[in-house]
Amino acid sequence: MSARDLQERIKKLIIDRRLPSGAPLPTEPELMAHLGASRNSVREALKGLQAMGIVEIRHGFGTYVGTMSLAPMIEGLAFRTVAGHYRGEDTLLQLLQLREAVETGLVSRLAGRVADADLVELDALVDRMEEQAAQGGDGIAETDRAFHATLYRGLDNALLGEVMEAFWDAFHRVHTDLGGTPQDPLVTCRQHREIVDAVRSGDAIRAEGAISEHFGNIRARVSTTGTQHPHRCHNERV
Amino acid sequence: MSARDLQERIKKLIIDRRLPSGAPLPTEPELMAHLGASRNSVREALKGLQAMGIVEIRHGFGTYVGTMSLAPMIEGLAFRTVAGHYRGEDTLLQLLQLREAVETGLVSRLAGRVADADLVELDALVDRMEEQAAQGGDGIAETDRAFHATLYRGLDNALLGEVMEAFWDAFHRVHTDLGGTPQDPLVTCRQHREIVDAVRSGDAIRAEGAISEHFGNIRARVSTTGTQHPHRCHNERV
DNA sequence: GTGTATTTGTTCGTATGTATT
DNA sequence: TAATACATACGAACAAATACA
Repeated sequence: MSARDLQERIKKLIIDRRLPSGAPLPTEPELMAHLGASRNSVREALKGLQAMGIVEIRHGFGTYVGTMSLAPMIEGLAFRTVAGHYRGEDTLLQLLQLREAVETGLVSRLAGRVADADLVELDALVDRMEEQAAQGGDGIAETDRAFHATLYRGLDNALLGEVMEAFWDAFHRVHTDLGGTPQDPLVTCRQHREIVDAVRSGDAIRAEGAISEHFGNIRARVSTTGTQHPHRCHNERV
Repeated sequence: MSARDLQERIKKLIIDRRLPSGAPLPTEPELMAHLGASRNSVREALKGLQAMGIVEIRHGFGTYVGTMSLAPMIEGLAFRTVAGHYRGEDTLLQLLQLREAVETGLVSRLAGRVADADLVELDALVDRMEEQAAQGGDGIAETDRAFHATLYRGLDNALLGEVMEAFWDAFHRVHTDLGGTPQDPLVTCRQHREIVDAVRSGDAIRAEGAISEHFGNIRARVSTTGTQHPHRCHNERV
């Protein structure tokens, strides 16, 4: 029995039994019996499914249905970007342009349609960002991530939100691992404030412009990154 | 040595040696020596990397750096959508809305900026689509895929194009595997023709409307899918 | 805290299938 | 056809982590 077929049969098992995220999978001996394969083959199949986020393996505890998060997609995107970067391709810039193209389109649909509760949360996030900027910019990245996540929550599509977060994560990880120059915190704060105000005003054109300016700022930093060499592996942990 | 560390070290090996896609990786015995791990551990690590598209394993031939395509992302998205569907979630609709939100934003940026060569190719694709519609609709899906791919080629971002194709593939596979009702070929042709004309005219609003109407048509078919049961596994081969 | 059972992690040895020469 | 190199698969054993009595 080939490992590829085993993966398909395990996926089919999850579908057929309607197993939700976190539900326990049969143990390795049980899977061996059910699939008629050796333990090594079963384990290799599970390793592949684990890499795709379909199953989660806990040492000494058991195997469970994974959270189906987009973490593997981030992993793949990040590696693809780093590998291409070192081969002289502008992959990091492409990744940024992907985010910009998608976010400018989304924010115009979002203008004037964000719930009041989300708007005050966005205000609070920019406030916090300003505090962090005043104190050396520590933790400002996480606030930026929360800002974008909160912004696109208004589109009422969990999948869309996750995809946007995945793009953000992939870009951020590659950018930092490649030793990209951080942005000016004060400029970043001002641009995020403008995004909130633009969305609140309901002016789609203005909102698009705000996003565009924000990304233009980031792009300037990316272009100067050049072909630096990192001192560490491009990532170390999920 | 844990399997997770092994994966990171193999990725680091690819980065450090600047291995391009298709380049041969060290054989399993060489990796065993280089990483100081047993064959089984090396194999499990490679299986995980294979699932992420980072390496490609050819039976009896060798291991190579993968094409870094987004195929694993399609795999993950498709499974996540199918699994959620059977748990009563509207995941297929969410996936469609993701495509709609992103594509409407992109097409407005695209209006009036598509190269003439691409426009004539889009025309030809719709012509072909009409032929196929007249002959029972066979192969019309592949033409639709090519249409969207050609459309977003004008944005001059290979990554963006691949992501859009990945979303299309994931949706199409899930929709067919779930036994979704196919659309009326004639309506589909008319809507694609309108998209081309709208983009050619340079009217961003009209282009957005054309895309929106197209997706509205698909959405109507998705909503009626309900909770059907497939007769086969949700997929069978990459 | 200890001990035991369960489960996954790792290793070795061996045999088989596949592609190149 | 034969030889070689490689990935694939299986089985058995031990190690490590976790849970529970």
